[in-house]
Amino acid sequence: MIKITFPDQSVREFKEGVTGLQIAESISPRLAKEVLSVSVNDQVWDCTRPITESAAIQLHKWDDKEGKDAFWHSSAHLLAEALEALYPGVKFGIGPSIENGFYYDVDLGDRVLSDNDLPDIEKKMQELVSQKLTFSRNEVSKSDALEYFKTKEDEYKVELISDLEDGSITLYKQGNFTDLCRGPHLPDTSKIKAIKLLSLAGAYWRGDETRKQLTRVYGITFPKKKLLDEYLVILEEAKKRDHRKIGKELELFTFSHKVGLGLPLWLPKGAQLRERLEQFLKKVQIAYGYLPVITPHIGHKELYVTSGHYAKYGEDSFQPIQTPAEGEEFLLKPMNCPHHCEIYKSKPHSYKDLPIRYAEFGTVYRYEQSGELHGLTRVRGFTQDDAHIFCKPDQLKEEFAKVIDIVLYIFSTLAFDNFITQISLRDPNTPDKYIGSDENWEKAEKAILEVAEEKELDTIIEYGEAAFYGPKLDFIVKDALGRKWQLGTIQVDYNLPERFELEYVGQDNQKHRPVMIHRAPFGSMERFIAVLIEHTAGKFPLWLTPDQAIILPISEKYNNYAQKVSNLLNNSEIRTLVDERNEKIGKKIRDNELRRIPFLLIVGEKEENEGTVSVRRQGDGDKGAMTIENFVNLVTQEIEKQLNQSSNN
RNA sequence: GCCAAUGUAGCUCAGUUGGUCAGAGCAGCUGAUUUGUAAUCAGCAGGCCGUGGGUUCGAAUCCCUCCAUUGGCUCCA
Repeated sequence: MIKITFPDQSVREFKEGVTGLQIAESISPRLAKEVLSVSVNDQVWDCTRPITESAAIQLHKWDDKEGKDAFWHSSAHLLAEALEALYPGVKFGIGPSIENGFYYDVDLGDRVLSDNDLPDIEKKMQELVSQKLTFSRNEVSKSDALEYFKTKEDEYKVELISDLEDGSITLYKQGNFTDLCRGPHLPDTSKIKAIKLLSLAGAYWRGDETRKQLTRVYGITFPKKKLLDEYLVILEEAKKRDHRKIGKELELFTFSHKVGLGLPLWLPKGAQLRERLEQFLKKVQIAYGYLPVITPHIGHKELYVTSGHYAKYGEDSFQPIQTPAEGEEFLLKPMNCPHHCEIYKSKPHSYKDLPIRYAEFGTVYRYEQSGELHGLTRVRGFTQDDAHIFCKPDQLKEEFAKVIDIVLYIFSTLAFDNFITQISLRDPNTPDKYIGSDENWEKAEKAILEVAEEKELDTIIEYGEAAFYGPKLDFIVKDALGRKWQLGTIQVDYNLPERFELEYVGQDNQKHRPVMIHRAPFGSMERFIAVLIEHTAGKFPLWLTPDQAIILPISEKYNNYAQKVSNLLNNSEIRTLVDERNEKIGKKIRDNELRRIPFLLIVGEKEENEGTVSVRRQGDGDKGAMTIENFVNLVTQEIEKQLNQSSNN
């Protein structure tokens, strides 16, 4: 007998060789039906794998990440089997589970897959599922594994196995398909009730641009048909919220081939929105002691040679601008930091001056690869809500904390209440990869970790993800559909102060090197607004939205009254339009609901006589008539609430 | 940059096997209507069917080049 410890610390005895599935059966038939994998001493196993020693276990169902992993990983194998059945001789790369589903990378030789082939593959998968194929696990020697895949002429698997240690290699087999795999897998394919292959893509073997590009088939599967339907609805919803679509509909921004790829043109409504956001952040930053600066859009090539960016990115950037003077070259500014370093250098600094915080909405240009451009989220010209804080090493923690406060304030004001932070630290195994003293690094990393804890941030820590010049903290928000977006970033930098020889005179009358913090709460205006659009589906917070109210006269007879009301509201700083078109009220309501204007004010004979407006809230229907004064109060109170509530947090 | 798909009026889309196939709705303009909570009616105007080449008696439709877009990959100071 062996002792099995459950997550609640209770212990039960089972026969040696018992499986997770059998343990689940002993608890309840329903659990047995739902269990997908099992953690044995924190290693995720197949729930059909015999447990031979006493262990702590945890059973995983669909709702657990480990359960989904096993489910989707098994689905990837199923996809592979279907592909092999349909296209004999296909070679396999890797086929993991991912956040939403799974993929398999395959080499089909000369055969090209297209979207039209996906239904056939799906059908084949269904067919295999209905055979209720069991997944069986086999431990094999390295030589046997190599032998098997060499015979099969699957060079990718052979390469993978070559990198593995003998004794750690397992193969999984279901039906006619055998794959190199660590597992775990489902007991059999019958749990897979709904299959959808989503898309095809090219993917470099082992993510290496210089190697062969394989065909990647993406798919997702579910234990219930209903879950698939729900997932497809979310995909549809995401399409509806696409910022490129809404940006077009609401006339926020556009692109022009003549102007150039990845160079957004902000239309009046979009510009208004963006400027309001900028003003909002500027005000916050002034309160936090930031000093606005302005720097030019170009800089001497030497500036970026000094900063080191030219060596690293010069080739892939917009190429230097020549001047009539011999040998003189300027670069479009790819970042603001070097300029701000030069501002710092414009005069000597005492330790008493620090910290110094230079802020600029700085427009930068980067030559992103054409295949990378995407709406407003990846562009070639964009404006960073940039600032650089120059401080003493012992001020780092406090400055970091203040930046976090700003970001938190912004997020709460804009209703991003679901976010995590990622802290990127050094890879402890390669300390020589990083510039700056160990002492400073330790100080900075400790400061970031402490601040994150004090602010009670939901944090994940990534070792080895730090830039060579310093550790960083990124904010990753989840939008209304649960999609993740990286927005604000705070980075510590020991490199630029070194390269620019930045100094301050300390209390000891000696010269010292300041630490620099780069930070951008929005990241870039373009990206942030894109995410904001997708998060809100274009229904921006009242304080921010370009037009807050529109007056809809019942007929042209009431246009005069509408204008009068509009003037009153505009005087009360409520941004108001009038829909004077000769249309029926139903039409005006429909059109302006679609424009996502928060308040529709209907005025006709009754309202004119009583000096009122009939208020209709976008998406929420008729709210009844009220005086203009009451409406102004309603709006101003809501705006105050939006802006104040967050500052109390 | 790489792989795949797509590219028809300002927008959303029809165009069957190459032969009145240059269409519709919305938006726009003109007129009628003067309207009470999500689309009033009628008329007009709008396109070198992404670009350049080719096949053909004939190409939006078939082939190739290029450009762009979309989904990924690589990249992202």
